[in-house]
Amino acid sequence: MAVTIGDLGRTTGTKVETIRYYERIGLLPAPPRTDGNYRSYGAAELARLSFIRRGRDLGFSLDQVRALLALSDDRQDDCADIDAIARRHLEEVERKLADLTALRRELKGVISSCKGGAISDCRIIEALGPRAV
Amino acid sequence: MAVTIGDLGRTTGTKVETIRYYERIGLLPAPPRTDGNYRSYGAAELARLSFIRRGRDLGFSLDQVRALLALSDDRQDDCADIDAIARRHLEEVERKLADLTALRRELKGVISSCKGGAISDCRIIEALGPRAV
DNA sequence: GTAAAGGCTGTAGTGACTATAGGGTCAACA
DNA sequence: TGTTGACCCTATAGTCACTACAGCCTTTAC
Repeated sequence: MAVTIGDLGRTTGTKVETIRYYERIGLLPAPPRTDGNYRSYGAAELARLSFIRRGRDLGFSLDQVRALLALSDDRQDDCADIDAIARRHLEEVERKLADLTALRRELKGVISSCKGGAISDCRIIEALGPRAV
Repeated sequence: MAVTIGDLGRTTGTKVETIRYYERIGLLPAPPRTDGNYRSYGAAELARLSFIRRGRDLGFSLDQVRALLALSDDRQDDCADIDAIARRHLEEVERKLADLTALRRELKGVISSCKGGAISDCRIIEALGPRAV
């Protein structure tokens, strides 16, 4: 059940140094050690690290990821606070979803126009153009 | 029509120093200058910068953003290359869309359960848990 | 004409990793 | 039993993508 830091890194696509870095800054708890002083991880750390990595991949800062994790960690906190944080993050997620959807449409356009041999109608920049003023 | 670096920053939500940084590393072209040596930007730079910022916000590296911009810039390049790059980015976009959709569902869950007064069923970590093995 | 706002270059600091040095642990195989 | 190789440990320095001064110049508004 318990795995080494290398296993955890392979499973989550994270460099070993990055995992130790997350521990140093307090984003991951310090795990128990083996007799040989090796870190020993369980399923909870795997879930937590996976969440951190994918949150980062979606463009959230470590502080934002920390806030999201706190939604799950501190269930006894003031519900109004949690609600406000969740709402703010939801807004940001909706915005990112809209941008990604637009980008997907343009990438599909590039791919299909490439198939035809010409790519004269590439509007990829316009997909993420200036927001409405 | 032409705007200052400060205007451009305000419109795109970018710090002035960041714009100058993008110019220094060659991501934005060096714009013409006024008599007083001020940078003078037009609509093309606005579109390009907006794309860069939103691409970054979606978790793409500057190199990835550069590659996406190149899809639009170098239309005379080999179409097969462009197609391959676009396909790779499309895959990544689809993955991010799936993650964001899962995160949105969990955030909505937090918000609605907060409304009820209890937040015992928070599965926000599970939304971005380890990928299928 | 002068004060405030905003632009200029250059350099140094921050957040989030990433790489390297120098050494210890462990499983496997001769 | 010894030793080889893969992997772990700490500590520190380097990189990427900004961000924040310092010190000075230009423009706008009174």
